[in-house]
Amino acid sequence: MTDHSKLTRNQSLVVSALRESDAPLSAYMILDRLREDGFRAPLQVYRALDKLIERGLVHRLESLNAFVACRHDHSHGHSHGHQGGVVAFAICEDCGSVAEIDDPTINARLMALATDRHFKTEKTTIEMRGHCSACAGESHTPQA
Amino acid sequence: MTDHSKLTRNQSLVVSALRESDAPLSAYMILDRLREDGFRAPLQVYRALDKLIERGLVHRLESLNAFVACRHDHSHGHSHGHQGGVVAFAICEDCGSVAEIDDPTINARLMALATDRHFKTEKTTIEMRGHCSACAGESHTPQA
DNA sequence: TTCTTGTCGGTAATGTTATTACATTATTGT
DNA sequence: ACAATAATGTAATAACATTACCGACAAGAA
Ligand SMILES: [Zn+2]
Ligand SMILES: [Zn+2]
Ligand SMILES: [Zn+2]
Ligand SMILES: [Zn+2]
Repeated sequence: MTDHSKLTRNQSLVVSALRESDAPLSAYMILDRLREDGFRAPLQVYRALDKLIERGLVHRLESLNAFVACRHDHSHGHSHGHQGGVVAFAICEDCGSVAEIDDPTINARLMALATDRHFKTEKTTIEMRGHCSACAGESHTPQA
Repeated sequence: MTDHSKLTRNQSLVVSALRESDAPLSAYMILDRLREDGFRAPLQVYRALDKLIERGLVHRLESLNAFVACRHDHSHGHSHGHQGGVVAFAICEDCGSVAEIDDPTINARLMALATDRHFKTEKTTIEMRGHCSACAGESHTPQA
Protein backbone atom coordinates (compact mmCIF):
# COMPACT_ATOMS: atom_id res chain seq x y z
CA MET A 1 0.00 0.00 0.00
CA THR A 2 2.88 2.29 0.66
CA ASP A 3 3.78 4.72 -2.07
CA HIS A 4 6.99 3.29 -3.45
CA SER A 5 8.05 5.92 -5.94
CA LYS A 6 11.58 7.18 -5.74
CA LEU A 7 12.63 10.00 -3.53
CA THR A 8 13.52 13.29 -5.15
CA ARG A 9 17.02 14.67 -4.91
CA ASN A 10 16.14 17.03 -2.06
CA GLN A 11 14.31 14.35 -0.16
CA SER A 12 17.25 11.96 -0.50
CA LEU A 13 19.68 14.56 0.70
CA VAL A 14 17.59 15.38 3.73
CA VAL A 15 16.97 11.81 4.79
CA SER A 16 20.65 11.01 4.28
CA ALA A 17 21.67 13.89 6.48
CA LEU A 18 19.40 12.57 9.19
CA ARG A 19 20.67 9.01 8.81
CA GLU A 20 24.25 10.13 9.07
CA SER A 21 23.55 12.03 12.26
CA ASP A 22 23.65 10.26 15.59
CA ALA A 23 21.33 12.84 17.11
CA PRO A 24 18.16 14.61 16.01
CA LEU A 25 18.66 17.58 13.72
CA SER A 26 16.66 20.77 13.51
CA ALA A 27 15.57 21.95 10.09
CA TYR A 28 18.20 24.67 10.16
CA MET A 29 20.95 22.24 11.12
CA ILE A 30 19.95 20.15 8.13
CA LEU A 31 20.02 23.24 5.97
CA ASP A 32 23.54 24.05 7.12
CA ARG A 33 24.72 20.53 6.36
CA LEU A 34 23.29 20.67 2.87
CA ARG A 35 24.67 24.05 1.80
CA GLU A 36 27.38 22.36 -0.22
CA ASP A 37 24.71 20.37 -1.99
CA GLY A 38 22.98 23.51 -3.13
CA PHE A 39 20.45 24.10 -0.37
CA ARG A 40 19.87 27.78 0.22
CA ALA A 41 16.58 28.21 2.06
CA PRO A 42 14.64 26.65 4.95
CA LEU A 43 11.73 25.84 2.70
CA GLN A 44 13.77 23.32 0.77
CA VAL A 45 14.29 21.44 4.01
CA TYR A 46 10.74 21.76 5.30
CA ARG A 47 9.26 20.61 2.01
CA ALA A 48 11.43 17.53 1.94
CA LEU A 49 10.72 16.80 5.59
CA ASP A 50 6.97 16.98 5.00
CA LYS A 51 7.15 14.33 2.33
CA LEU A 52 9.51 12.12 4.29
CA ILE A 53 7.29 12.29 7.35
CA GLU A 54 4.28 11.49 5.17
CA ARG A 55 6.06 8.31 4.06
CA GLY A 56 7.12 7.44 7.57
CA LEU A 57 10.81 7.74 6.76
CA VAL A 58 11.31 10.56 9.22
CA HIS A 59 9.82 11.43 12.57
CA ARG A 60 9.36 14.84 14.08
CA LEU A 61 10.21 15.17 17.76
CA GLU A 62 7.80 17.75 19.08
CA SER A 63 9.55 18.38 22.35
CA LEU A 64 12.77 19.17 20.50
CA ASN A 65 11.54 20.84 17.34
CA ALA A 66 13.83 18.44 15.56
CA PHE A 67 13.78 15.43 13.28
CA VAL A 68 15.16 11.89 13.14
CA ALA A 69 15.29 9.22 10.47
CA CYS A 70 13.02 6.30 11.26
CA ARG A 71 15.00 3.28 12.38
CA HIS A 72 12.51 0.76 11.11
CA ASP A 73 12.81 -1.25 7.96
CA HIS A 74 11.57 0.59 4.93
CA SER A 75 13.36 -1.51 2.33
CA HIS A 76 10.29 -3.36 1.07
CA GLY A 77 7.32 -1.33 0.05
CA HIS A 78 4.84 -2.41 2.68
CA SER A 79 4.68 -2.61 6.43
CA HIS A 80 7.30 -0.19 7.59
CA GLY A 81 7.23 -1.10 11.25
CA HIS A 82 5.16 0.81 13.80
CA GLN A 83 2.65 -2.00 14.12
CA GLY A 84 1.46 -0.67 17.44
CA GLY A 85 0.25 2.40 15.64
CA VAL A 86 1.96 4.77 18.04
CA VAL A 87 5.65 5.12 18.61
CA ALA A 88 7.17 6.34 21.82
CA PHE A 89 10.56 7.98 21.77
CA ALA A 90 13.18 7.82 24.50
CA ILE A 91 15.42 10.80 24.01
CA CYS A 92 18.70 11.18 25.86
CA GLU A 93 19.37 14.73 27.06
CA ASP A 94 23.08 14.02 27.23
CA CYS A 95 24.05 12.32 24.00
CA GLY A 96 20.96 12.96 21.91
CA SER A 97 20.34 9.30 21.16
CA VAL A 98 16.76 8.48 20.27
CA ALA A 99 15.19 5.08 20.76
CA GLU A 100 11.91 4.20 19.06
CA ILE A 101 9.62 2.12 21.23
CA ASP A 102 6.74 0.37 19.57
CA ASP A 103 4.41 -0.88 22.24
CA PRO A 104 0.94 -2.29 21.52
CA THR A 105 -0.08 -2.09 25.18
CA ILE A 106 0.27 1.65 25.34
CA ASN A 107 -1.41 2.06 22.02
CA ALA A 108 -4.34 -0.05 23.14
CA ARG A 109 -4.68 1.81 26.40
CA LEU A 110 -4.61 5.20 24.72
CA MET A 111 -7.19 4.07 22.20
CA ALA A 112 -9.40 2.84 25.01
CA LEU A 113 -9.07 6.11 26.88
CA ALA A 114 -9.89 8.05 23.74
CA THR A 115 -12.89 5.88 22.99
CA ASP A 116 -14.19 6.36 26.53
CA ARG A 117 -14.27 10.06 25.93
CA HIS A 118 -15.51 9.79 22.37
CA PHE A 119 -12.30 11.42 21.25
CA LYS A 120 -11.22 10.67 17.68
CA THR A 121 -7.46 10.56 17.71
CA GLU A 122 -5.64 11.62 14.56
CA LYS A 123 -2.09 11.65 15.79
CA THR A 124 -0.34 10.82 19.04
CA THR A 125 2.97 12.04 20.39
CA ILE A 126 4.82 10.19 23.15
CA GLU A 127 8.25 11.44 24.10
CA MET A 128 10.32 10.55 27.12
CA ARG A 129 13.20 12.85 27.92
CA GLY A 130 15.93 11.58 30.16
CA HIS A 131 19.22 9.74 30.18
CA CYS A 132 20.06 6.65 28.17
CA SER A 133 21.80 3.63 29.63
CA ALA A 134 25.16 4.75 28.30
CA CYS A 135 24.90 8.19 29.86
CA ALA A 136 23.01 7.38 33.05
CA GLY A 137 26.06 6.19 34.96
CA GLU A 138 28.24 9.20 34.27
CA SER A 139 29.08 11.88 36.81
CA HIS A 140 26.14 14.23 36.53
CA THR A 141 27.05 16.36 39.49
CA PRO A 142 27.21 19.86 37.94
CA GLN A 143 30.62 20.73 39.42
CA ALA A 144 33.16 18.05 38.63
CA MET B 1 5.94 19.52 50.00
CA THR B 2 4.66 21.93 47.43
CA ASP B 3 5.97 25.48 47.70
CA HIS B 4 2.98 27.43 48.89
CA SER B 5 4.23 31.00 48.70
CA LYS B 6 2.07 33.47 46.87
CA LEU B 7 2.30 34.05 43.18
CA THR B 8 3.85 37.27 41.96
CA ARG B 9 1.83 39.80 40.04
CA ASN B 10 3.12 38.64 36.68
CA GLN B 11 2.57 35.01 37.51
CA SER B 12 -1.00 35.70 38.63
CA LEU B 13 -1.76 37.63 35.50
CA VAL B 14 -0.42 34.87 33.26
CA VAL B 15 -2.20 32.04 35.00
CA SER B 16 -5.42 34.05 35.02
CA ALA B 17 -5.16 34.67 31.32
CA LEU B 18 -4.81 30.93 30.77
CA ARG B 19 -7.70 30.11 33.09
CA GLU B 20 -9.98 32.55 31.32
CA SER B 21 -9.18 31.03 27.96
CA ASP B 22 -11.08 28.03 26.69
CA ALA B 23 -8.18 27.02 24.47
CA PRO B 24 -4.41 26.84 24.86
CA LEU B 25 -2.56 30.12 24.42
CA SER B 26 0.85 30.74 22.96
CA ALA B 27 3.24 32.94 24.91
CA TYR B 28 2.68 35.75 22.45
CA MET B 29 -1.10 35.47 22.70
CA ILE B 30 -0.74 35.78 26.47
CA LEU B 31 1.50 38.79 25.96
CA ASP B 32 -1.13 40.47 23.80
CA ARG B 33 -3.83 39.85 26.36
CA LEU B 34 -1.73 41.37 29.10
CA ARG B 35 -0.65 44.55 27.33
CA GLU B 36 -3.20 46.56 29.27
CA ASP B 37 -1.76 45.17 32.46
CA GLY B 38 1.64 46.50 31.64
CA PHE B 39 3.26 43.58 29.85
CA ARG B 40 5.65 44.73 27.16
CA ALA B 41 8.02 41.89 26.33
CA PRO B 42 7.92 38.13 25.73
CA LEU B 43 10.31 37.49 28.55
CA GLN B 44 7.79 38.62 31.11
CA VAL B 45 5.51 35.88 29.89
CA TYR B 46 8.14 33.18 29.58
CA ARG B 47 9.53 33.86 33.03
CA ALA B 48 6.10 33.63 34.62
CA LEU B 49 5.32 30.48 32.64
CA ASP B 50 8.52 28.82 33.84
CA LYS B 51 7.57 29.34 37.45
CA LEU B 52 3.98 28.29 36.92
CA ILE B 53 5.05 25.12 35.15
CA GLU B 54 7.53 24.42 37.94
CA ARG B 55 4.62 24.55 40.39
CA GLY B 56 2.41 22.44 38.19
CA LEU B 57 -0.14 25.21 37.71
CA VAL B 58 0.43 25.32 34.00
CA HIS B 59 1.24 22.72 31.36
CA ARG B 60 3.15 23.21 28.18
CA LEU B 61 1.73 21.48 25.11
CA GLU B 62 4.75 20.56 23.05
CA SER B 63 2.93 19.74 19.87
CA LEU B 64 1.28 23.16 19.92
CA ASN B 65 3.98 25.36 21.41
CA ALA B 66 1.27 26.61 23.69
CA PHE B 67 0.19 26.55 27.30
CA VAL B 68 -2.85 25.63 29.39
CA ALA B 69 -3.78 26.09 33.03
CA CYS B 70 -3.83 22.81 34.90
CA ARG B 71 -7.37 21.70 35.61
CA HIS B 72 -6.52 19.82 38.77
CA ASP B 73 -7.09 21.02 42.27
CA HIS B 74 -4.32 23.23 43.54
CA SER B 75 -6.24 24.86 46.36
CA HIS B 76 -4.53 23.00 49.20
CA GLY B 77 -0.77 23.00 49.30
CA HIS B 78 -0.05 19.35 48.66
CA SER B 79 -0.99 16.70 46.17
CA HIS B 80 -2.00 18.65 43.13
CA GLY B 81 -3.42 15.79 41.14
CA HIS B 82 -1.37 13.92 38.55
CA GLN B 83 -1.02 10.87 40.76
CA GLY B 84 -0.18 8.73 37.77
CA GLY B 85 2.96 10.76 37.36
CA VAL B 86 2.33 11.38 33.69
CA VAL B 87 -0.53 13.27 32.17
CA ALA B 88 -1.83 12.65 28.71
CA PHE B 89 -3.57 15.43 26.85
CA ALA B 90 -6.41 15.04 24.38
CA ILE B 91 -6.37 18.14 22.25
CA CYS B 92 -9.22 18.97 19.88
CA GLU B 93 -8.06 20.36 16.54
CA ASP B 94 -11.43 21.98 16.01
CA CYS B 95 -12.36 23.78 19.20
CA GLY B 96 -9.03 23.73 21.02
CA SER B 97 -10.39 22.02 24.09
CA VAL B 98 -7.80 20.16 26.13
CA ALA B 99 -8.60 17.20 28.37
CA GLU B 100 -6.10 16.03 30.94
CA ILE B 101 -6.00 12.28 31.29
CA ASP B 102 -4.29 10.85 34.32
CA ASP B 103 -3.80 7.15 33.77
CA PRO B 104 -1.65 4.97 36.05
CA THR B 105 -1.63 2.10 33.54
CA ILE B 106 0.17 4.10 30.89
CA ASN B 107 2.52 5.54 33.41
CA ALA B 108 3.37 2.08 34.71
CA ARG B 109 3.90 0.72 31.22
CA LEU B 110 6.15 3.57 30.21
CA MET B 111 8.17 3.20 33.38
CA ALA B 112 8.54 -0.51 32.70
CA LEU B 113 9.68 0.12 29.14
CA ALA B 114 12.17 2.71 30.33
CA THR B 115 13.49 0.42 33.03
CA ASP B 116 13.93 -2.38 30.50
CA ARG B 117 16.25 -0.12 28.54
CA HIS B 118 17.91 1.37 31.58
CA PHE B 119 16.56 4.70 30.54
CA LYS B 120 16.14 7.26 33.33
CA THR B 121 13.09 9.29 32.45
CA GLU B 122 13.01 12.90 33.59
CA LYS B 123 9.91 14.10 31.82
CA THR B 124 7.30 12.53 29.59
CA THR B 125 5.04 14.11 27.02
CA ILE B 126 1.88 12.41 25.79
CA GLU B 127 -0.38 14.36 23.48
CA MET B 128 -3.26 13.09 21.38
CA ARG B 129 -4.44 15.38 18.64
CA GLY B 130 -7.87 14.81 17.19
CA HIS B 131 -11.50 15.72 17.61
CA CYS B 132 -13.40 15.92 20.86
CA SER B 133 -16.83 14.41 21.37
CA ALA B 134 -18.53 17.74 20.81
CA CYS B 135 -16.78 18.32 17.49
CA ALA B 136 -16.54 14.76 16.19
CA GLY B 137 -20.12 14.62 14.95
CA GLU B 138 -20.02 17.85 12.98
CA SER B 139 -19.89 18.04 9.20
CA HIS B 140 -16.22 17.65 8.48
CA THR B 141 -16.66 17.35 4.78
CA PRO B 142 -14.39 20.16 3.55
CA GLN B 143 -16.96 21.60 1.15
CA ALA B 144 -20.35 22.07 2.71
C1' DT C 1 1.31 18.07 -30.61
C1' DT C 2 -0.81 21.19 -27.55
C1' DC C 3 -3.11 21.86 -23.42
C1' DT C 4 -3.89 21.01 -18.91
C1' DT C 5 -2.81 19.44 -14.33
C1' DG C 6 0.03 18.25 -10.65
C1' DT C 7 4.39 17.85 -8.33
C1' DC C 8 8.62 19.68 -7.44
C1' DG C 9 11.89 23.32 -6.85
C1' DG C 10 14.13 28.26 -6.12
C1' DT C 11 13.91 32.67 -3.80
C1' DA C 12 12.45 36.30 -0.89
C1' DA C 13 10.02 38.00 2.63
C1' DT C 14 7.66 37.49 6.67
C1' DG C 15 5.64 35.39 10.73
C1' DT C 16 6.10 32.96 15.08
C1' DT C 17 8.42 31.15 19.11
C1' DA C 18 12.16 31.53 22.49
C1' DT C 19 16.53 33.15 24.54
C1' DT C 20 20.62 36.09 25.86
C1' DA C 21 22.43 40.05 27.99
C1' DC C 22 22.30 43.65 31.01
C1' DA C 23 20.43 46.90 34.29
C1' DT C 24 17.13 47.65 38.02
C1' DT C 25 13.99 46.85 41.86
C1' DA C 26 11.75 44.05 45.51
C1' DT C 27 12.03 40.63 49.12
C1' DT C 28 14.08 38.03 52.61
C1' DG C 29 17.28 36.75 56.20
C1' DT C 30 20.99 38.34 59.36
C1' DA D 1 21.61 48.37 57.43
C1' DC D 2 23.52 44.80 54.75
C1' DA D 3 24.04 41.01 51.81
C1' DA D 4 21.91 37.51 49.20
C1' DT D 5 18.22 36.02 46.39
C1' DA D 6 14.33 36.45 43.48
C1' DA D 7 11.70 39.04 40.37
C1' DT D 8 11.29 42.59 36.87
C1' DG D 9 12.10 45.78 32.75
C1' DT D 10 13.99 46.50 28.23
C1' DA D 11 16.37 45.65 24.08
C1' DA D 12 18.30 42.86 20.92
C1' DT D 13 18.83 38.60 18.77
C1' DA D 14 18.39 33.68 17.83
C1' DA D 15 15.76 29.76 16.39
C1' DC D 16 11.89 27.71 14.16
C1' DA D 17 8.35 27.80 10.46
C1' DT D 18 5.24 29.62 6.81
C1' DT D 19 3.30 32.48 2.95
C1' DA D 20 3.60 34.19 -1.58
C1' DC D 21 5.15 34.08 -6.05
C1' DC D 22 7.19 32.20 -9.93
C1' DG D 23 9.40 28.81 -13.05
C1' DA D 24 10.63 23.87 -14.57
C1' DC D 25 9.10 19.56 -15.64
C1' DA D 26 6.49 15.16 -16.24
C1' DA D 27 2.15 12.66 -17.01
C1' DG D 28 -2.12 12.35 -19.13
C1' DA D 29 -6.03 14.11 -22.07
C1' DA D 30 -7.69 16.16 -26.27
ZN1 LIG E 1 9.99 4.96 13.12
ZN1 LIG F 1 22.87 9.23 26.22
ZN1 LIG G 1 -2.68 19.19 35.19
ZN1 LIG H 1 -13.70 20.07 19.93
